[in-house]
Amino acid sequence: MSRSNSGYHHGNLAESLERAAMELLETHSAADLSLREVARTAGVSHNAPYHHFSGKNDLLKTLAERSMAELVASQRRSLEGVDPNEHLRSMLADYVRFAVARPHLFAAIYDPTICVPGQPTPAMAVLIAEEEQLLSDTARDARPELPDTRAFAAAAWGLAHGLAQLAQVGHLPQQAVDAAIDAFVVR
Amino acid sequence: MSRSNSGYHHGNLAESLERAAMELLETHSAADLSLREVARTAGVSHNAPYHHFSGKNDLLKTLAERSMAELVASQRRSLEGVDPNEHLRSMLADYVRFAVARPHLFAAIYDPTICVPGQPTPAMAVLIAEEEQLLSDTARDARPELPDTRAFAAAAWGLAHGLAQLAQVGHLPQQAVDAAIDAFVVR
DNA sequence: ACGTCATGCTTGGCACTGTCAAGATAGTTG
DNA sequence: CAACTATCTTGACAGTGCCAAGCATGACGT
Repeated sequence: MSRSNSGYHHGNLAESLERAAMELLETHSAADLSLREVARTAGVSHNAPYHHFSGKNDLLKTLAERSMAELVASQRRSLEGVDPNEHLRSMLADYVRFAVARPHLFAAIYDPTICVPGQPTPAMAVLIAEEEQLLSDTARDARPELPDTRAFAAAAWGLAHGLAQLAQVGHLPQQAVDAAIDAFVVR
Repeated sequence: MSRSNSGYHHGNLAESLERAAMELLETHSAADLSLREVARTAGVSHNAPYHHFSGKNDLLKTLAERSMAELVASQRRSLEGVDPNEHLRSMLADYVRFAVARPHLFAAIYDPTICVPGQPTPAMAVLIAEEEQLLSDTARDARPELPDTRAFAAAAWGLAHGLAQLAQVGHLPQQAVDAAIDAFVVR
C-alpha cells in the first residue's frame, strides 16, 4: 500500500486514506462511513487522518470531486457516436450506469451535508459547469429546432438523475431505464 | 403536547415522538437526526422511544410512510385540471414542490438505509404502486398515441425525481424546473 | 558527527450517538 | 388490597467525530 512502512511516517497517507475510503464507500454510505475505520484499514491510528484532512467531510469532499471528475470524463467519452440522438441517449444511459455502479460515491457528489447546497468547492463548480456544457451541447445537436436548449438540457439532466435514483433503489430495472430514456429522446 | 403529563405514563408518546421527529426533520437530515434528541424534545428519557418503536430506523420508516402518503394525496389533488397535458405538468411540478419543501422527508422516502432497497414496507409498497398508477394514468391521457405508456410514465417519474434533487441542491432555480417540465410535456 | 527542529503519527480524552439490561412507577384487574 | 402489566427511568457499553498533548523520525545547520 505505502512505500515506506517503518512504523511512523507512512509515506503518502493522504492517498492511502483516499483509497481506503473509496473502497469502503463501495459497501457503506457516506454517512455510515467511519473515519476511524478508514484509518484502521489504512493501518494508522484513529487520528492520523486529521493531519491530512480537516475532518471527515473534507475527505468526503475530496472523494466527491474525484468521482465527479470520473463521471464527467465518462460522459465525454460517450460522446463518440455519430447520430446526435444516439449521443444524447448514450450520455444519459452512461450517467445512470455510473450512478448504479457507484451509488454511494454518486450520492456523495450531490450530498448537501458534504458540499453545502449552493456552496460547491471551486473544483466541483468547474466540474458541474463542464457537465452542464456537455449536456447542453448534446441537447442542442439533438434538437437544433428548439428555442430553449437550456430547458431541454435541464430536463435531460433531471431525467438521468431521477432515473439513476429510482434504479438505485431498485424501483426501475435496467430495461425500464433504457425504455424511459428512449421515450425521452425519440419522437 | 400530551394529554396526561404526570411524570411517567405520558399518554400517547408514540404520536408525540413522531411529531417531534417530523419537526426535527425540517432542519436535520434523517442520518443527522438523533433519536435521543427526539426523546428530549418530546420531554422523555432517551430510552422511552424503544417502547414504541423498535429503533431509530423503525421511527423513520413510519415517518417515510406518512410522508409518502401525503405526497400521493397531493399528487391526486393536482389531478383536478382539465387539459391532460396540464394534468401531467401540474403533477410533476407538485412532485418537485413537495421535495423542495420537505427535502429530508422526501429523502427518507427513498433512503435505502431506511427502507432497504427492494424491501419496502407493505404500506410503502402500496403507496408506491398508487403513485405509479397515478402517473401512468396521467401519462396515458396526455399521450394516448404512444405504444409504451409505461416507459413514458417512468420517464416522467424520473424527470420529476431528478429535477427535485437538482432543485434541492440549489442547482436549478424554480423557473428552470418549470421550463424543464415544459420542455418535457410540450411538443 | 551532533544537537535542533518541524513533520507526521500516536495515545488519551470528551461529548455525543444507538441500543441493551435492569429498576422504578402507575394504572388495571383479581 | 395484592398482583400484574404497560410504560417510562436510570445505567452501561461500544462506537463515533474531533481536540489536545506527547513521541518518533528524518532533515538541516553548524
